[in-house]
Amino acid sequence: MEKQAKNRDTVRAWAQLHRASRVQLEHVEAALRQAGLPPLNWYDVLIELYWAEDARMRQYELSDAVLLPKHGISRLIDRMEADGVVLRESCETDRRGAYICLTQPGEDLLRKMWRVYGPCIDATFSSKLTRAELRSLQKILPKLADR
Amino acid sequence: MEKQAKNRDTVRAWAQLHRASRVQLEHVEAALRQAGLPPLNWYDVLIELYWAEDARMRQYELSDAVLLPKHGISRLIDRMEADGVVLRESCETDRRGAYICLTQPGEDLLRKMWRVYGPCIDATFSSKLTRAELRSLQKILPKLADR
DNA sequence: GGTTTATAGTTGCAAATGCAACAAAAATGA
DNA sequence: TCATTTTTGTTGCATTTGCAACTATAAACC
Repeated sequence: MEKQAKNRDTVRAWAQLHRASRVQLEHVEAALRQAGLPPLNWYDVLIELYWAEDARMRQYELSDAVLLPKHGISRLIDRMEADGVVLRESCETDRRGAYICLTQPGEDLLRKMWRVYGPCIDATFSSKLTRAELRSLQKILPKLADR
Repeated sequence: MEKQAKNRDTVRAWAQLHRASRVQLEHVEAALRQAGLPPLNWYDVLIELYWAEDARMRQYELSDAVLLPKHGISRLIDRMEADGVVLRESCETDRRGAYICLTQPGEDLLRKMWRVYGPCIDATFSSKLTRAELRSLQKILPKLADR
């Protein structure tokens, strides 16, 4: 099992990548929960919609953007719609699906979450890295991020 | 929301960290599933036991090593024990808990999983990075990995 | 046009995860 | 010694996730 010296470093870096990600996410999720706010994937959806043309997207677009399988998105949107932060609006040009639209309460929630999320990134992430390290990550990580 | 130019880079790196991790893990999980093997966290437990003194550990040690809450470990071990790859062996010096021991079938499974897992790391991870980038990650990521 | 194939989304069911409450043993400390 | 607090682990319940099967519409192909 990963005994060859050649691979040692590789595997170590691999493991640290996932450990770093998990540790960081745990912090944020804990902070959100403690603030009585929904989990991070709500934020992911809200910010995508906020950035989108007309503040609306199809589910397959969201699915791609937030890396969630279609059935995962379907149910996430169910919950978010029930909470009033998004809205399903029928799509004229493709009657299989609908547009998911950001509502005003949704935008409010987005801001409220960011007020917890943002500082959390500072505290557990940026404050631990130098400017150069940050740039370095920015150069390297995208290579690992395409599916 | 994350509009200040100062933070732009930071947030981008943050997002890429998690995207990279997710994308990479998806590949491995898919490969394992396709090979009819259990999920990655089984491997994490097995390899920890394999490395451990006497090939056994307490649950709280595992919990710490694989970043799973204690109740998560408890049930994961339930499943793994039912499958025969680990064993709960009573602990004389502390009768609250038990030692979790690696069995021979467990070691076999470990090897079988590594034959899928290892090549997967090469294909989706190391092959996309230069030696220098790998070293760079190894220097930076640990800073983000302590709880 | 009409048939086939691909795409978008939903749903049922099983499995996994999170949270909180709990039990039991160990450590602490008066 | 005996009461209190901490640590270790389990369990019940609700929520979430994953997988597979399904519906409905759109696109592609003759």
